[in-house]
Amino acid sequence: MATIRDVAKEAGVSVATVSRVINGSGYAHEDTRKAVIAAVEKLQYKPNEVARSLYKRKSKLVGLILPDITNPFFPEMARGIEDYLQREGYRLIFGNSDENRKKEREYLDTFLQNNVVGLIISTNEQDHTIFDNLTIPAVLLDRTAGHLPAVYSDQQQGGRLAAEILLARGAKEITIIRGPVEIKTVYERYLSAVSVLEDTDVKVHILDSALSYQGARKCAKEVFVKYPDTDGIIACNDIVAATILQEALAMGKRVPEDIQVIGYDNVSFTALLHPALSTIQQPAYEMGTKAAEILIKKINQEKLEEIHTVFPVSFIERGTTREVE
Amino acid sequence: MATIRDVAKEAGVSVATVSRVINGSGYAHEDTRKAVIAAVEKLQYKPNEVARSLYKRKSKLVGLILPDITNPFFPEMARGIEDYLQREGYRLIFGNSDENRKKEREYLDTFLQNNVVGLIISTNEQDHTIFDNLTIPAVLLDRTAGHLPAVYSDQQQGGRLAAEILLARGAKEITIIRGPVEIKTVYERYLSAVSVLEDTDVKVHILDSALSYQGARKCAKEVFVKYPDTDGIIACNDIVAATILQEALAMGKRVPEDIQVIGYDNVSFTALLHPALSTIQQPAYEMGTKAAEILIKKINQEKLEEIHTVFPVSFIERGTTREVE
DNA sequence: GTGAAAGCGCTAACAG
DNA sequence: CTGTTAGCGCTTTCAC
Repeated sequence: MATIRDVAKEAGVSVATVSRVINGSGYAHEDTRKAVIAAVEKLQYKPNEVARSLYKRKSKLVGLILPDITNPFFPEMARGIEDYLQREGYRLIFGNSDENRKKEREYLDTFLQNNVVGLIISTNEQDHTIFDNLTIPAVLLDRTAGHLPAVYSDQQQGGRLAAEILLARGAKEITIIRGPVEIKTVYERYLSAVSVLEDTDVKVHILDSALSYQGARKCAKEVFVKYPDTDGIIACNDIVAATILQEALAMGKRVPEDIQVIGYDNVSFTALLHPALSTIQQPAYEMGTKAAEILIKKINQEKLEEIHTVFPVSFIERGTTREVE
Repeated sequence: MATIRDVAKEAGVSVATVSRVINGSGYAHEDTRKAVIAAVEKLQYKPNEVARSLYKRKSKLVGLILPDITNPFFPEMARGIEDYLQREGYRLIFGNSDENRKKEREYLDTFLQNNVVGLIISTNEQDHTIFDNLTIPAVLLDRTAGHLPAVYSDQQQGGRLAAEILLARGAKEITIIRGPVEIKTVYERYLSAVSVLEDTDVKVHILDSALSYQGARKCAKEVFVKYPDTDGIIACNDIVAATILQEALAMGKRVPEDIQVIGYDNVSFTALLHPALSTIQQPAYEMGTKAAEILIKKINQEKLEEIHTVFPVSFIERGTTREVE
């Protein structure tokens, strides 16, 4: 790898001059500039980012911590982030936390050791003690937080929407699948759905489930033995919804005639189900993009209008609800 | 952030000594060692990886380039890689290439500028000119390549398996969905399936499709207008398979009675379909893990037994094929 | 056993 | 307009 010295020698100038023309800082005579450019070309010189980072105490790296890239909701977000950052010349250094505080801490530490300039993280860490001493900008993604910038979608609206739609579509005995209560966003939509339903005369059941494929299976098995007559499901995410849908179909129930189900997220495979899953869409990609945008702004010391950016959510009606006209 | 100087001062020793005890290199009196450890603890000292990287000309970063993390096949692999690397103390710096040479090049360059010690990449770049001048170890993932270490699964076996199974299950008019021919792995399984079928008297159709959700839709619409009597589908991946399955169901075809379909990959949502998708499984997570393991070995200058690691593939029978006993 | 000092590749004063 | 130099935080000879 050619260094700046090589370029300087090749161009017959000093390293300072090379640095100047490369960074467009300070003056440089047109001729020297050209000579430098030529040398850079010739030697295929690429500045060593590590050296830069060491001196400037800031890199072109941003850290991303997600619970689990294997959960189909996150890749979409990650892609949004990556696309935006890539355009801005930043690179992503990435880790899966499994919602585990220790791993989060570990990643955060090593990211910091690598001079990341910013952090995007999806976490439930409630006492944000981790972030309080943080010297770099951070933005929370898909999670609510206190004083930190955050981007998430309107959980209340989502929960309400799901409940109202099932109501409007004539469900009489609704089962709400509640996700892990530690995940604030998931809990909020649950609360919101409940609050809509409790003022009505429909029967309401609550069942818990994890967000994973495995957890969903367990829940799906359980729901129909516990509530065989339930005719409406509000699931905490699409995986759970899809699993319940499958189970219902396997039992010979007609969907949406006998039972309606609404998912959450609008993960891409939901459109591939048969019947395709009706669900509450979170604009995951845009959320990722926005988080990246906000982070860059903070890195550039630009003022933020709002600390929290909340995206509206929308109902995607497909085949698991009884469309009304 | 505390630096090594701060620690040295706190412990009343020189930076050299601190460095020695931290790295376990060279001697250190038990007492000084303890003093240093105490100072490290007290100051919460974490070595600056950037400075280390600059001096040693190698970091704890490995680059990962994948076509698109949004494609459900890749997160599984990525997770395998990340889990392994994380345990070994390495961090991942990541980019989506969209199979685009220019982006690959760009990522590779910036990764190199950041002193990555290794590279894992899923690419079709045929003339591996990019890699020839590479000074760091690299391993190809899910892609065949020449002289470079690579891990992938047995495409020939996969294609053959799919064809044989449809044959054994009595399909008479099989449509093979061929993915992009530029993707060597995908093309190979296609070839293999064809070669099994051409020696038989079943009718065979070929149809092209992209690997994406969008491309799959287009193909799924097309297949039944072109070949309304096809009774067996060998798809190039699970997304295409699931989309065709859905389309078939929507047309009132019975699955697997009227038409059987076999996917490829065994992506997680396939188990959620109804009927659940029969498919050829690639051990994505393990492939990721293995790629990481090989990379680490190369980084540590250990000798590799084999350049290419090929994983066997297996048929996961679910509801879209007619099980025989 | 331990410290002084050089140097990894770069940028930013500061002189000239 | 351009060059010299110090120094970012660390590791590693090389003396002592």
